[in-house]
Amino acid sequence: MATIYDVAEAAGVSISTVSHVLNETRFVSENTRAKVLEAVTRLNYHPSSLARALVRQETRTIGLIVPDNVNPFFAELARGIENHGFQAGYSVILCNSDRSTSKELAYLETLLSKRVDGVIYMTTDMATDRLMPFHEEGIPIVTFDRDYDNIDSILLDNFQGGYDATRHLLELGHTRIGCIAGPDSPSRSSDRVRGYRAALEEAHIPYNPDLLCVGDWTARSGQVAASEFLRLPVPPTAIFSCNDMMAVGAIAFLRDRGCHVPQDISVIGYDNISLSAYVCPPLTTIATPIEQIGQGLCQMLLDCIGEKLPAETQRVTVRGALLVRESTAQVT
Amino acid sequence: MATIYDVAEAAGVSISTVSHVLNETRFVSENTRAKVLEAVTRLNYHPSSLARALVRQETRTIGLIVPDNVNPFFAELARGIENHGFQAGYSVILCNSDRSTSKELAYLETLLSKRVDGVIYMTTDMATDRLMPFHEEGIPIVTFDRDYDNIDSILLDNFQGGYDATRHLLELGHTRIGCIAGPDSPSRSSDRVRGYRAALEEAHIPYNPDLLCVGDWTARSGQVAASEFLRLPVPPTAIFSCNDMMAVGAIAFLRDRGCHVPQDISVIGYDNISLSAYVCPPLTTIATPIEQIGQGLCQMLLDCIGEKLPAETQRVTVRGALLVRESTAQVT
DNA sequence: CTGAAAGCGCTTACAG
DNA sequence: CTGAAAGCGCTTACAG
Repeated sequence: MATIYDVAEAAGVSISTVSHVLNETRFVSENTRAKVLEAVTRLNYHPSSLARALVRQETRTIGLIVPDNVNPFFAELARGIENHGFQAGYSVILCNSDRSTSKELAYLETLLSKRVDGVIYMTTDMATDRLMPFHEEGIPIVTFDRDYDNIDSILLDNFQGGYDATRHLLELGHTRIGCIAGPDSPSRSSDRVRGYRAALEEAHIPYNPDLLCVGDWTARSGQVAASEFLRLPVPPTAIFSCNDMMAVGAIAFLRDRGCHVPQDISVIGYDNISLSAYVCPPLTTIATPIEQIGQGLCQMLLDCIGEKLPAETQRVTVRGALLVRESTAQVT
Repeated sequence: MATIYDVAEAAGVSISTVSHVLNETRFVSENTRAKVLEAVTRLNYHPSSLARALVRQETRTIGLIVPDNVNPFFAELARGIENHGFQAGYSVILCNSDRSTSKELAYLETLLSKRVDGVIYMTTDMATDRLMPFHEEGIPIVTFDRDYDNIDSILLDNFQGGYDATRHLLELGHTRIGCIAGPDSPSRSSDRVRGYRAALEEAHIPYNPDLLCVGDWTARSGQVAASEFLRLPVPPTAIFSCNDMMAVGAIAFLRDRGCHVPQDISVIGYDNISLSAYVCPPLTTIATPIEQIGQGLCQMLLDCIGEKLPAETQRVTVRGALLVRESTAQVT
């Protein structure tokens, strides 16, 4: 592969000059400019980002850690990030953690060695001190839906979302409302559940633990939860699922048991992954602007990268909006 | 950020020694070894992959170019690749092309500059000469479902798949079978359509152009296609969709029009994205081992990277298998 | 058993 | 208007 030396030699100039014409970083006479450019194309020269990164101390690469890019929610988030990064001239390294702490650590280590300019981290609730090495090295981190000291983040108003979803069901006359929670992690899921319970309480409906199932965000776990609900002496007439995928799984199971949604049982999801408009029936859900959030996370990170100073910690909260489609209906 | 010099100084040894203990590349006395290791942890030293890459001439990074990682098919493929790469110590840079030639070129350029060790390329039918720069620079490329000279690839037996899908419908007694094709690109879609036509012909059913709609692989376009079918004087009794997402879209539209699947109309997809088991009704499809293919692509690439020699061009063909679920039924 | 030095391929003051 | 040289942070022959 041609180097800057090859180009310089071919053009009969110094490597400084080659560098300067390529980066347009100082004036070069039209004549030598032309010679350099000619040599560049003739030799098919592609400057090494590695060498440049070494001296410039920036790689124009960011790391993205998600639990699983197959999960449509994270897929859409990743898309928003990649999009925005591309426009700004950054590449993104995709890291799936499967919510495994050891994989996270391994990837964090790799990203540190690769000298990424920043990382977008979203996943388990790793102890903050795992993230600190980055902070100390001056590598910006932003997180999503997790609140750490000193780390910028975009947060969701999960309590409000859970509350709104449940209110919607209550207003349709449901009083026996099941809830499919996410795995027992502090923020996301449990705040949604808290919102659910708050709405119930407000409506003077006592909380019934039998109506709470814990899933793991996958469609599969939504199926399991639905099966448990149906096994109850008196099944719920409506279900609030803490994400869309579990709702999809629940609906699939119900249908399989001859239970019609929403006629026999209403189901509301959370997220509004793009798919949710295409399932049968189209899913009522709490709409979250996923791709825009991805974009926002990326921009937030680029801002941190720009001003090396550890400025004020930023926190943006996004509130979801109830989106009524066809999976919920008046209680019969 | 601490460098190897800092560590060497702190441990009172030379940088060679530090390098050797870290890479275990030559014997170092237990005593100095300990001193080095101590300094490493004390200084929180993380060797720069950049510097290493510069001398070793390998980055342990690969590029992945897909049209859109939100499309579940590519999401699953990417997952398989990332997984396998991780195990082998490689990171992957995620590049979405949106099937735009200019984005592809921009990313190809970036990957070349970042000196990735190889790229997995899947997307439009860019002229082969676009890929050639890589080949010439000795950077291995593997492709998926596209056949280029001198480039390793995993291919799908699309003709057979289209044929099998259509045979399935024929065997259920359908004779009026619609087909939703992908965008007009040589390989994937049109071979599936060819298989469809071959099965029809074999059954002595004349090909009817009205029964062929062209989509763009998205659920949205599946909806549009279904609407066109329903607008026909005599709509089809079965639909073969060239991928699952369009089938999902078609089913959503049909349901919206009060048309039941499979009672009123059968629908068969292609791919077996993991979602297809959870839609209503669960989708009959041509099952493709997507994640394994991703893994295979990654391994193929790593093989190329290993032996720098441009060995025999490899081509592996994967045949899909009919997977009958509930979206297809006997004609009524 | 360990160190000094060249080199990977760039950018960027410093000079003229 | 352009070049010589230092330096980014490593690995790896070459020596002893």
